[in-house]
Order: sequence, then structure tokens, then C-alpha cells
Amino acid sequence: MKEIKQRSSCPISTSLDVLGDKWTLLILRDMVFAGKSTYGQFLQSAEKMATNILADRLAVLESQGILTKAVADDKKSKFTYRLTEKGIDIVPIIVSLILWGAKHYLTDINPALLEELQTGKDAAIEKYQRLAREKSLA
Amino acid sequence: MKEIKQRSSCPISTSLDVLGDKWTLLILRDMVFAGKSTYGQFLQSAEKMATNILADRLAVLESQGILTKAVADDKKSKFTYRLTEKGIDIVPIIVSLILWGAKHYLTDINPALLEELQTGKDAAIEKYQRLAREKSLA
DNA sequence: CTTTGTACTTGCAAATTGCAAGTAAATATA
DNA sequence: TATATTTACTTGCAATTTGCAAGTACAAAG
Repeated sequence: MKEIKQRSSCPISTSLDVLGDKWTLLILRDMVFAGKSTYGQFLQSAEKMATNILADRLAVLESQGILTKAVADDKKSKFTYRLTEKGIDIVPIIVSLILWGAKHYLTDINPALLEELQTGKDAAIEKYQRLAREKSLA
Repeated sequence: MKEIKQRSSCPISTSLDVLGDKWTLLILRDMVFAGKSTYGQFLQSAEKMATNILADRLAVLESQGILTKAVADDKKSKFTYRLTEKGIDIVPIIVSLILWGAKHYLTDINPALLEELQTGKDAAIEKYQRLAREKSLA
């Protein structure tokens, strides 16, 4: 049970109590946009998260009900992490971070994705939420 | 010159390199939604930021071109911090954090603001961006 | 000319991060 | 069946960051 201390009753502050660090949202990015679902897959990302940090953040996300952990279907030595509806509700935050980062810094975002987000942000959010929902049922 | 290390070329990762901590977005919240613009005003927020952290984050935000610092009009011993267009572009991120936090945690968000954001998110974002833009010219 | 206001800076203990190595159970291979 | 590999962590420790309290510097007020 990784507890989170709520610094104030402000919703922004509370969101940051849970998500406000350099790693947590990268795990969720990997789940939503790269279809990742295992510890080993998260470790392979370009940012090279340390193993202890990853284990800690996964425990926080699980205890906050943002994702669930279950033994994988194919191997008993593997776990599958899945997004809950609360986790899927984070997609708009991730999308807003993509748009700001891509606008103000040099990044290598997929041009098709950027176009999709710029021309129909709400529709794109719904699309990725639907895809995440389908994946989380698998 | 507070430099930021870009961990990868991913736009989400880059946004988090700049904004990914527990305090930075609270400063921006105070500017956008509480009309705050001075060091002393930021210190008064409910979350009680330490003075050294505040000074550090303001320096990062200034060096990243998210806000500007200028001697206040009324007192020469005071500084006024103003949002740049790059800073105003962060409003959608803040709004998405408000909506997620208010939906999934017990907070005391202003019901009128919540209603406004839920019924017309894009319009509300534009409104607060316009208000911030007007204030930043004052 | 002393006190107050505003914006920091400094010093230090505590907490967090980051790196490397080690552990444990399940699975694959010889 | 014995050994090696895969997968998911845990542990130890140094380095960095945070958080708290006190101190500094300059302008403005009394």
C-alpha cells in the first residue's frame, strides 16, 4: 500500500500528488501509445528508468487504482499490467503534454499522430481511450 | 541559466523534463486561476512551497521562456512575473489535471468552474488563456 | 535612522533518485 | 533431470533533491 499524501484540497495539487514526477506518466504513455504491459517492456523505453523506480511507481499506480496487475496469460513468471477506467481518464493529460512538448521543443513525434491531435483533439483522445479500453480487456 | 536535460526526443518526456514535479504547475495554476504574479503571493498558497524551491522553479520557468520577470510598477523592491505565450499554452495541461483530480479524488474545486470545464472545455480553455493574456500585458 | 516589506540565499538533515549487484520463481535448453 | 535463461523484482549505497530554519540585501515607510 503505497500511500499518497494530499497536500491540499486543490484538484491540480492532488493530481500532482499522484502523477507529478518525471516517470509516472511515461509508464502510462507506454501503455496507451506503445501498447506495453509488462515490467520488462517498460524498462526498454528510451528514457531508461531504473528498476527500483519502476517497481515503486507501478506499486503506486496499482494502489491508486490506475492500473491492475495480474499473472500473464502465456507465462506464470510474467505479469500483465492493465489500465483501469481511472487510468484511461489520464489520456487527456498525456495528449496535452504531447501537444505542448511538440509545439515548444524539438522532438521526434510521429507527424501523423501530431496531425491527428491538432486537427481533432477530442476525437483523437476518444480513439486512444477506446483502444486502451479494448486492450485492457484482452 | 537553469538548464533542463532532455532525456529523450519524446514530446511527453520533454514536457515532463520541464514541468514534471510537484511544484512547477502549482506556480502556473496560481498565475492562471488566482491571478498571482509575485514571489510573496506564490508563497501564500495552501501547499506551502519552501522559499528555495520557489526561487529555483521561478528561475527554471524564466530560463525556459515560460514566464518573464520584471520590476513591479508600484514598488522597485518587488518583481512581477508574467506568462509568455509558451506559458499560456500550458493552460490545457492544467485544465486536464483539474478534471482528472476533481473526478477521482475528493477536492474542493469551485463547482461553477467544474461545470464550466465539463460543459465546454475548449471554450473554457480559450477563456482562461485570453484572461491570462490580458493580465500578462498589464 | 530604525523598522518593515519583499525577495531571495545559505546551511544542513531527511528523503528520493540512480546505479549496480543480488535474489527468486518460472521456463527453456542440454 | 540438471543447468541456464527469462522475468520481476529487492537491496545497498552514493549522489542529488527536498524541506525546514535562519540569515542577507535592498527598497520603502515611519
